[in-house]
Amino acid sequence: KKASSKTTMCNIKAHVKVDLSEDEPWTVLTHKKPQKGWAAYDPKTMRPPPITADMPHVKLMSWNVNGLRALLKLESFSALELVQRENFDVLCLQETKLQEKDVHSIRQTLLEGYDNSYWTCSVSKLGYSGTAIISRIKPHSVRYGLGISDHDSEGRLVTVEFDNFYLLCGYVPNSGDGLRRLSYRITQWDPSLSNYMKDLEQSKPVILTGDLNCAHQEIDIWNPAGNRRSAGFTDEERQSFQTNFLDRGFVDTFRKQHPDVVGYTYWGYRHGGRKTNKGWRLDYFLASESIAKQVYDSYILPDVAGSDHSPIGLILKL
Amino acid sequence: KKASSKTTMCNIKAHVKVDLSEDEPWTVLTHKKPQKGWAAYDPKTMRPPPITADMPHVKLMSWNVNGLRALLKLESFSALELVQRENFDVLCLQETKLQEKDVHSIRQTLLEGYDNSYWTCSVSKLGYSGTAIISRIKPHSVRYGLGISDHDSEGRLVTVEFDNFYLLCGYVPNSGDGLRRLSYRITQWDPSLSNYMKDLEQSKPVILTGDLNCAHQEIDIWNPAGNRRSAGFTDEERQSFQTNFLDRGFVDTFRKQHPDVVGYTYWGYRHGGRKTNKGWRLDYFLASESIAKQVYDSYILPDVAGSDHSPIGLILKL
DNA sequence: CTTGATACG
DNA sequence: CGTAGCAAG
Repeated sequence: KKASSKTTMCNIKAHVKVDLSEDEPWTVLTHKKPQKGWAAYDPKTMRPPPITADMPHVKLMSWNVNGLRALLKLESFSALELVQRENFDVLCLQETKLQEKDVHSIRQTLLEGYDNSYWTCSVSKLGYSGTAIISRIKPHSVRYGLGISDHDSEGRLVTVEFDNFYLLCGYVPNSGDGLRRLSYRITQWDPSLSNYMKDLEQSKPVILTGDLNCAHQEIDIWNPAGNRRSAGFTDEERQSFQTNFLDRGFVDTFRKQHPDVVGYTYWGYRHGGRKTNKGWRLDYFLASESIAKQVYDSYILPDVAGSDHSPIGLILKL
Repeated sequence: KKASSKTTMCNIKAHVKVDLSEDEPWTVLTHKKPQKGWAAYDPKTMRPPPITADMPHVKLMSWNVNGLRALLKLESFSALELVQRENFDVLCLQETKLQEKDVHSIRQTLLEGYDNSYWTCSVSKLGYSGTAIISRIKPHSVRYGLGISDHDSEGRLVTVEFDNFYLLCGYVPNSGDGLRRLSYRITQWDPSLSNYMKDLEQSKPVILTGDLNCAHQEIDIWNPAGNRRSAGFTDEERQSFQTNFLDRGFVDTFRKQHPDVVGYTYWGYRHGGRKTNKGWRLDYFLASESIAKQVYDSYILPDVAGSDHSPIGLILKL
């Protein structure tokens, strides 16, 4: 697929009706001439009709918060507002950057009504990485890490088991400056995570969400040509994403729903990329094929501020 | 001198005329019952009449800025305002926390009309310590450090030579948590500095200003009893201050002018001490006896914010 | 409590 | 550019 063939969504005032699903038509913002630095997925118009009371569903949300304590300190951020706006059942966080000693006080005060929360912290590097699943629904079981001690010192994975699926909240290792961790990432972490997911899948469908630290295709990054050797867009990582996850039957739910839509979930602070939408799609809901059919909406909330990533959401019909 | 015999200046609305100099009467704020945590040196009332055009003089200012870059970033701080208000000829800075690579750009932009500036940075610990003398008057000579390489890697001293005196801007090593550096301070640094000053004094009077990291007497600290083993108020440091500087003929110009006045120059951030005036007097102008007679005013500017120290000033009749 | 250097992203 | 831990005061 060539970059010029993207259907690029622009935040200009041109409304066009487009049929993107078999079931439901909805409105998108579009633009005929794709322009660099202009692509913008618009959540107001790219989402299906609101779910109705008679539709059994579960609503999942995932967010790389880039430091939970910093987020909660922000005047401009209100967790309650996000709950009221999105009314998710489960919230998955990555890069909480918490230490174990900080978890207790934060879990108490974070969200009323979400009484089941499961936190994992990096014990090797303090204040680094860290993931959490915070849920209204009590899961049947919880697992921390991959069960491989070599890969479990950085608090990168939490798994909960619900009635109909396993939910994994993961933060895939960044390959780092100079790609110093690329080899660990593709030869160790990705295959181990993939195997772990296939194991779980033998009993129930699996949904992996989180910051997978890979923009899969050119459409998933603002400047593909300039980032061929940047962590998160190397051929090696993209290939690993393909073979370990997609080829093994996990569906990229956003891309399935929006085959040609530019939807970023990350904009580096380093270039003020959020204003100019110089972004990457690094955050995903990957779902076992058996449950991917139940996805009603896989979406992004690019206008939620407070982190260099935006939250993403998944509505699953039950 | 007992703590209870202090003349404690309070920022309440009781004005009393007090004669503190032989030449000039002026007004001070005072209070009959000294109260802990209430002492406040009031620069508006504790200073002699403004200098007149026909009085030849030089005006020196000294300030531990606790990070010059941070100070200059503050919205609330304006270097120009301080110049307009105090019209000093020479400004001595301590704890600039600059690296050598930062000096060039800062010296260009800092102060118009002060074209002679001499900077020294710590080369052993980056972003640590650092002193500077910034002057309207071009000095005859400049020296960096004590001339003893063991003590000159932390950028703690600059000396300039003017017509009638040497001016030293010094930042005496803090004895540190657990007093781990007390012994270095009193057996190495203080005696070396003292000897250096006595050497210079053979040719011209000497003025040492800066953060000498010692509250000399009980009157110079808000809670003497509680700080007997705190860095800056140990018996050892106070004794060293006495024997190395005062006993060798250097006059504490503020204390000479205000024998019984509580005037702090430092309030730790750790306790919000500036609001409650829980301060220390750590910053001094020490002057050779021969030139101490020419001091017209030795004062503090406790209301200048932007650092945990306040600036101090010295007006010298010529 | 605040600065600055460093690691990491 | 920003978060976090660290050393230092």
